[in-house]
Amino acid sequence: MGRDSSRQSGARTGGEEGADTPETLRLAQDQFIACWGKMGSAWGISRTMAEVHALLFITGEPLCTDDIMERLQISRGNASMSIRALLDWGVVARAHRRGDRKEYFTAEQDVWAMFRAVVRERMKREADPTLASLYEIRDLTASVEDATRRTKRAKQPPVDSAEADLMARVGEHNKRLDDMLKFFETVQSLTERFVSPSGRGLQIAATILGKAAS
Amino acid sequence: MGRDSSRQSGARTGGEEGADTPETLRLAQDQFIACWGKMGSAWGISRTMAEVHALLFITGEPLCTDDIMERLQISRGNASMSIRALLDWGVVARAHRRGDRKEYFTAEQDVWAMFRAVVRERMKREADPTLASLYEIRDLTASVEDATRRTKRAKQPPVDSAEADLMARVGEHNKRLDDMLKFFETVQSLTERFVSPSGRGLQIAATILGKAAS
DNA sequence: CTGTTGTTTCAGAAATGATTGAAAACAACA
DNA sequence: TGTTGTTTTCAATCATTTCTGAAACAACAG
Repeated sequence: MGRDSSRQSGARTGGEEGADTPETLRLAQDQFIACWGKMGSAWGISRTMAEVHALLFITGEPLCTDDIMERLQISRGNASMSIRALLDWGVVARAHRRGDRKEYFTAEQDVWAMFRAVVRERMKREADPTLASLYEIRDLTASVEDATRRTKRAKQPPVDSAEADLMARVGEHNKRLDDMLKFFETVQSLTERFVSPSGRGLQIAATILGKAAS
Repeated sequence: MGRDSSRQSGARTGGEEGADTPETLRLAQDQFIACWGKMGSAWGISRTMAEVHALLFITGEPLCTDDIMERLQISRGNASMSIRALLDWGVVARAHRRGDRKEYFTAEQDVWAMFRAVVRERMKREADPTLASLYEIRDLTASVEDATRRTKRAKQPPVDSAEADLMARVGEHNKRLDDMLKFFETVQSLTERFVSPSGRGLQIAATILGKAAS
């Protein structure tokens, strides 16, 4: 709805449907770009950055900054920033044309490689710092617990019930942190193995798991 | 730095370190909450919602709306919204105390269960709609390609080279979409199996993969 | 029924994040 | 070294999201 599909009458390209092909292709690309942009922003990636990536991916050919600006209707600054970020993420590469000073850009075409790059980058940026913080936080109360243990060994009866309660809380707190830490460690070591820059381990893992689950 | 750790002189609780324990515990909780909030917002979850969850998780005991407002210094409306969202996500549950009309809330304490709930919910909200859109987009150009094939079979020579080029583009476009689609399908079926509401499949999978990788 | 306690909603305020555009920096070349 | 075309940067602006606070609502006790 909202689009009159019987209006077109461009060059018929050998098919027998109503819309002409170049326009349909363009429409499909636009929808893909929109879809990708929406998904990106849901996952904390700027919509434009996702759209630029979508454009490069779906057209599959090298585009220059101006092409991107024009097609996405964004400013030069925005385009430049987004491209730079995509390069940093490793999902887009520079390309050059002979006799042209402009830089062109292409998106990684292997979907699994793309996925690996994204996960790798996000792990590096978010999971690793989080893990580091968790360790620090754990250190804050680790010593308290140690002290308690030492005290307990020395003289059996807890000094008073309020204090015993507090120690119990600290113990539980530490247990929760440890669980969390263990979880992150597991996830991290898994991704390090299977989302590693070189291999295509994840894809293999997916296949194995797909079979194992039946 | 930034915190004078030799200032405290509260009830010594059996340890021999400088800070008193209740304060240290509180500090550790606050840092955990901040850390969790930061990570949440990086992944497209509102910071407050993540913080509320962190608070419930790290204290481990049922808290009411006022407790949360007070501890996190947020408004009643915000607290209410965040709690509601966490309930929807299934990572927080209602609890009641006898003879108390207030509602209390507790966080899922099993980190893996928590993780499953989050992934499940996000899949439902983002991956599923994306997949649906991708199918629609694929349908746009699928018919074009079909038509081309039929034409080709009927009369061998392409009408002109521009048209042949266009058809090649459509073919590549469809290939890219199919790859994408295939990828999403794989991911979806994997998560359906291993992040399913009931089982703790992911954890098992993690163990298997951890071993398989060595 | 009415007062009390607790929860939800929602219009606007505040905060945060994205985008622009123009100037500065840069790179290639003559 | 100057010229030209291209990319990057960044303060100002704009858009979006999040948060607040007060009012509406719901559940219950007396």
